[in-house]
Amino acid sequence: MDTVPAPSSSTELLLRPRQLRELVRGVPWLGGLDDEALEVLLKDTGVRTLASREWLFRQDAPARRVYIVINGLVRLVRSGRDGRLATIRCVERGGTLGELSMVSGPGSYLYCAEALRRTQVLAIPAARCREILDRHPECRAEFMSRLALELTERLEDLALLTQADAMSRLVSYLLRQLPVGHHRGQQVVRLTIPKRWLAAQLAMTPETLSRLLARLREEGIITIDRQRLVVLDEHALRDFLLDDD
Amino acid sequence: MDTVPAPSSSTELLLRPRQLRELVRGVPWLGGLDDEALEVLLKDTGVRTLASREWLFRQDAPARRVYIVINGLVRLVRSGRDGRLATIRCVERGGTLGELSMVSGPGSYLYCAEALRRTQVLAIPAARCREILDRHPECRAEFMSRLALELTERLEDLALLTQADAMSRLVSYLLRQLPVGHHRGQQVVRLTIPKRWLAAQLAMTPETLSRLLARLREEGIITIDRQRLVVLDEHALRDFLLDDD
DNA sequence: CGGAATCTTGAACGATTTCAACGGTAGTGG
DNA sequence: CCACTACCGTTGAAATCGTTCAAGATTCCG
Repeated sequence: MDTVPAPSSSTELLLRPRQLRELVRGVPWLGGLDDEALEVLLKDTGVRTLASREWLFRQDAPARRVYIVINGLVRLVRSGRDGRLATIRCVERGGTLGELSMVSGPGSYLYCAEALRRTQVLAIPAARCREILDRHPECRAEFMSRLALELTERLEDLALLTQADAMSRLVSYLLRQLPVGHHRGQQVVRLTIPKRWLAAQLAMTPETLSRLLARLREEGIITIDRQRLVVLDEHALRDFLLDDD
Repeated sequence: MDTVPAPSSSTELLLRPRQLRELVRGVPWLGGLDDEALEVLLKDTGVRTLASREWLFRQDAPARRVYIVINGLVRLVRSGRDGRLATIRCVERGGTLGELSMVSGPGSYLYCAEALRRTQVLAIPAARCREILDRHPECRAEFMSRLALELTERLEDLALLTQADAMSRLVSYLLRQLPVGHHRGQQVVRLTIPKRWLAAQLAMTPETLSRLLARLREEGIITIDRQRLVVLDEHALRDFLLDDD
């Protein structure tokens, strides 16, 4: 199923064993493996290449693999019981997909994964991951931290989406993207995902997002160039949040 | 700190050892304990009584205890980094509070817990819970399921809140409350939480919620009596959902 | 049972969506 | 390498939806 792809000039470079090892090492809950275990793990992996808008896996499907993004961009989408869709977040190089299925009872994916552009992922059999979590307590601990982080981020999202007005949601999002140790000067936010999907994530239309960003720009609070957004005045930005209890 | 309360006519009944045992047994990830372990656990527990609007614990505080609700009602609130609040859910008798801290790195609460009326909770030292999870694999497995469920529900909430219009959010909520095996006839939904807080959870004002429910009632799709809401026509309800991609 | 809080309903305002059209960008294929 | 095309992002104007403010009815808790 996941075979080693034909060596093309553009992909070959990214698929060298050494780079794959680095990639896996970069995953916190896999980084603690000794060299031997890592080699064993890598033997069972394969690379899968996705076209833009292709689905990697579907929500509720049996989770047979866990993925690490090699390059490209994947968005995670939750479809509600009634068929409504919600963009949860996007994953870039080094991020993992489907690892939450390790904890879900029957081992099914908790969301859909869709490539937003040409994307390559490293596929690891889920059974291998389970073995690792069983046998390596330090990996398990890291994985639990990962779970807590995920849960915390989703709770943050909820706090964000509960905001009544669109500007508050946008500002909350921007403030969340800022580095923790907030320096006085300019702070850069990389808009990793297309604005269209960011708008969906913030529960507004692309038009509204565009207008709100324009307004912040006109007031001299931010500047935007492509995917590079610079916050010039964090304090002024914070003033756009409304109060309630 | 958590001492056995003075026996008053209203509380005494609820605090009999036998009933406490039943309560703990009802928690899935504690129910698997043998009698002996359960008795040991109960020895370390205490009951805490909260007045209405009193805080049981605050988000990010070190989690020293896990709680089981004996009676009353507690709402879980997440406060965003910017100070905004979001009602996550409410917990009734038999539900647990703060158990998610078992998985968060430093062991801090992931949200605030506030009593919505006079409420009593059983307090269990977090260290005891950790021991149980370490020593009893079957409890650990149940706890993992609990985690997955929590995560899934939060994702459902996100899918719900991403909906643009208020009616869709309300309908999604109602559909989610319906029993899974959907019978043709009438289906009852118990509105456990005050409408005011339900409105907050659905990211709308109480006035809007009231109007939307009135509209559904006028159209003969639901009936409401106190906390008892009956869905007369599930299909018609579903038609209120808007479509998007 | 009494008081406080919640729930309901009305009207006006404000915010966001919708529809439509345009400029720009990126990716494709010649 | 450049032109072409399709999609994304932006901007404008009108309509709709939801909020706000205010007052009354009801319910719930102690």
